[in-house]
Formats: sequence, C-alpha cells, structure tokens
Amino acid sequence: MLFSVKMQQNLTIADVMQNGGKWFMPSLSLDCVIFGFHENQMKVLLLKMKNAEQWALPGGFIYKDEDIEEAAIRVLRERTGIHDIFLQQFHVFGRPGRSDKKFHSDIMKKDGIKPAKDHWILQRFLTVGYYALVDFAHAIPHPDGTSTSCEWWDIHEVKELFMDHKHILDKALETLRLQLNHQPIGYTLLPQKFTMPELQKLYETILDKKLDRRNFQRRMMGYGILKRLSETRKGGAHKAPYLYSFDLRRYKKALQEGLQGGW
Amino acid sequence: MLFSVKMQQNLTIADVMQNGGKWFMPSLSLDCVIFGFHENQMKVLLLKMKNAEQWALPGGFIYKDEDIEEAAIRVLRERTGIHDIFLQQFHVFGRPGRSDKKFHSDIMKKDGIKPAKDHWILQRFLTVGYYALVDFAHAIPHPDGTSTSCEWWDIHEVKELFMDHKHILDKALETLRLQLNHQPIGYTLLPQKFTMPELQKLYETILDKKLDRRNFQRRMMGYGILKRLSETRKGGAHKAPYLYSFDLRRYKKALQEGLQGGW
DNA sequence: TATCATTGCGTCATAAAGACGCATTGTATG
DNA sequence: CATACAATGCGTCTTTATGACGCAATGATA
Repeated sequence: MLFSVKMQQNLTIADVMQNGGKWFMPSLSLDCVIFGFHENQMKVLLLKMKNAEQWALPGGFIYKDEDIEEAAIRVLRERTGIHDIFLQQFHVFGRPGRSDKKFHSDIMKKDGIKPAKDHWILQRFLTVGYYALVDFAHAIPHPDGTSTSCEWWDIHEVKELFMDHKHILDKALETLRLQLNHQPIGYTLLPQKFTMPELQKLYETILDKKLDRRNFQRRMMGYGILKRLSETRKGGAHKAPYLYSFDLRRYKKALQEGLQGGW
Repeated sequence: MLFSVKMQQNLTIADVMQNGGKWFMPSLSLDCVIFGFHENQMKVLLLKMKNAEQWALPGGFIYKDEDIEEAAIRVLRERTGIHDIFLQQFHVFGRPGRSDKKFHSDIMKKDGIKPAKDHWILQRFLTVGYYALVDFAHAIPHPDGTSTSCEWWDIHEVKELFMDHKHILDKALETLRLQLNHQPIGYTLLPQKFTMPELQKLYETILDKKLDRRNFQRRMMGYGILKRLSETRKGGAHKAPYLYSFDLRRYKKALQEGLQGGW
C-alpha cells in the first residue's frame, strides 16, 4: 500500500499521517489489482507516485469499524468512479520485511514532521489483496492524494512496481487464471455487447495462449450462456461479426458449477 | 481465534493477556483448518474450549516480526506434532463484528483482571484462514493452554463452532474442493502406501458424491502419477487390493498444470 | 471346498476436444 | 461496378475422454 490519503481525497497527507493511527486498523492495508480489457489487451490500473519515480497499485487503509471489503469497494470507487464493481479477495501478503519504512519516514521528514519510531505508519504492514474486473469504457481513472497520475497499463509492460506490488499483481493474475471457469470474467470485463473474437481475445490474454477460433465459438455457445443479437459490428475492415451479450441468469447458474472443461 | 496461549504452552493465560500487546501484531490472528483422513472420513481437528461448552479451530497470534505462514506452521506443529506440514492460506475473515469481545473480557474478569476498554484483546480482530492437510496417523493432537482437549471431528458432524469458525471451516472445504486438481490432496492426506478404494473414498468425501469405482481407477492411472506396488493389503474380508504410492516427481509436475478434467 | 463381496481389467456407447474445410460477408481496390 | 481479400459462421472428421456396466479373479469366511 501507499501510505496514504487514497480514500480521503480532501485530506492532506499530513492529516493522515497524524490521525491515521486513530482512524484506521493498525498494521493493515489493502491493495487492489484493477483489471480492464481494452484493444484486445489486459490492462491494470496503476498510480504514479508523487514522491518517487515508481508506480504502485491503488490501495488504502481500513477504518476501525469498516468491513475490509467495504474499504476495497471504496478504493475502487474512488479510483474508477464505478460503483457496482466485481471484486475478489485473493491473498494476504504479510512478510515481515515487506513494508518500505524508509520511504514513509522520508516523506514525513520532507514535510517537516519527525515521526516517532512507534508511529503507526512505520509499523510492519500486512496487505489484503483484492482483484477487480471492470468495464474499461466505464472506468475513469482518478489519482489519489499520493499520486500524480492514474493510468491503465498493459499487464505485459509492467516490469517493476513499488514494494511487493509486482508480486501482488502476478499473484492476482495467477488466481484469475485458476478461477477462469468460476468467475464472470467476460461479463465484468467486456461491455454489454461484444463480438465473439473479442471474447476469445479476452480468454487468450488471460490464458496467455492462442485458441482455435472455431472451436472456441462452438464451446462458448455450448455453454448456453450467450445470446446472439441480430446486430452486427459494422465498421471493421472485413465481415461484420455478430454482437453477443450474456444471458445473465444462465451465466450465473453455470458459474456455480463452474464452466466445464479445461483450457 | 481463541484469545489465547495457543502458541506458548508454558505461558499462562494471564501472561498472554498482559503481554500479548507487546509481543503480537495488533488486531490480527490466524486460524487453521487441519484436515485429516481416517476410516474413510474427512476429519478436522478441533479444540474444546476451557471456558465454554464450545469447540473452536486451533489458532494463534503472530509475533511482531514473524511471517504469518511461520506462525501457522508453529500452530500446526504444536497441535499435531508434525513438522513438515502442507498448508495453504485461503481467506481473510474481517467483518467488524466477528470478534467475541464479551467472551474475552469475561475470562479476564474471572481471573481477577479488569481489562481496560482499549486492551489489545478487546479490539476488533481479523483472522487469516489456513487449511492444512496432514497424515492422520502421524498427527498427535495436543490441546493448548485455552483448551481442555483436542480431537478429530468428522466434518459432517460439526454443527456449530466458536464465533465464525464454522463459516471458516465451510470456506476451507469449499476452497479445497475448488483446488482439488491443483493440490496434492492424496499425497498429504493419505499414508505413503494406500489402496485405490482409499484414494477414491478421499475424493468422494471431499466432493461429497459417489464415483464409479472402475472409471476412477482408469482415470487415476491415466494421470501417470501413481506407482502400483507389488504388495497387497491383506487382512480385509475380501480380495486383497494392491497398494499404491505417488510418483512424487510426476505428481508435482502434473499438479502444476492441474490434473485434467472435472469431477 | 463353496460362498461372496470386493477387486482388476475390459467393452461399448456417448460426449467433448482438437484440427481443419469451405462458403459467406462487408470493406477495400482498381 | 466487379473483384480481391481477410475475417466470420458453420460444418465435418478424427481423436480422446467420460459414463455405464460386464465378468473373471481373489482371498477371507463359513
């Protein structure tokens, strides 16, 4: 987690540094791996940190009487503007050495604050990892108080992140892959209407391998979770593909058992 | 979590109550769902609590400089005597209302201690859930300082547990089911040598459904992860079945991709 | 020695998965 | 405006996996 004012836009860093210990659960943060799908690529939302040439996952602290999941929803809403978001807790990261204490104390010194050694922000922190799947077109990235910008990155281009955030991202991807048949991947990541090639590219990106176009279509239609619309997507350079949307009722039912078959 | 002396057998409850705040991470505990397999039934290790007519999951606190997983290993070692244990973190339980504060303050009052309202044990606690798979025959249940006994329960007979521990147990089982093809279920839960019917019963118990004996054998052998020994298990009332053991090299390799096929 | 439940191995029918052929379609090009 | 082109939609064929079940062999028991 960044140290930070992520969930309190109108609070200053100094406010949080001073009062965080009163407001938040001690030694605990959360980080969100927010996935989007755009131009046939998986994207992840990252923050450019104010005080360093690094990028980080959006995160936050948990108020003393707040459900962790509520806190995650809050962070997601503030970073993307989306209220109805799909998210899943996937892992707790708690190695004793994972917090960058120097980073935080340096920032405070810069602000003229000399933090006590037992200052809450300088303690060891655990972070609860959540991944979220959002419709790229509906998300409007908003930086928080600790960051200068908030941008989508292609997951393949992310090399190094703040602290152990790259590790967290990798673990999120791994989890997503394993849960592919049990989570509403397509429904949450694609717009309401989409083409079969788009859905296929989504699967290919997550699985990181090519799939046969014709077999993919047969299988997807076999699940009985897609409705083919009468419209087609015009404007492409070639034959206009049909648009599809999910039959949400059937989709959810199918996911309870898990979509059958491996990839 | 029980409040408790679980990881410090020679410490008194009073010791922990008084000093826990100095030693442990605040507001954080861990709980272990320890599975064993015996007489064709899945068992879970539970503690009978000293101060209540309730059973609870073994758990513990995390020292301030201790890795959470290390702490879980510590708890498992102390409850079972097993050093080389298979465990997996599966979920964090963090609802604000999940801690039973009255329970803890009552115990302290019983001991003549009048806890301050901000006493560490009376704070809101999160707990990190781990599940462990152990060889039943090698585990020797040891109660901890907060419990009068430590026993294996058939998972189907567990009705109600302390706080949200039943919920934690259910979630562990659900996770185990989902990860069946990716975890060394058989290797960790069965003794080194086992029969095919035993392996099948293990799968049937976890999946909670009957499988065809002959198709199960064909499929298992098809994975190429089992070695059939020349010995048979004598003593049964009927035809002596062959003993098998895992080809660990192949098994681990197969698990990386996941055993193919659904159940 | 006969009995009997269990075990090991096999067959058959059906369903799913993988590889690929081909006509159709909407756009672009000359 | 005819033609080329690449992507799409649908289908076939083959190979594998799955589900249901038959049957002989086995080893303790009566």
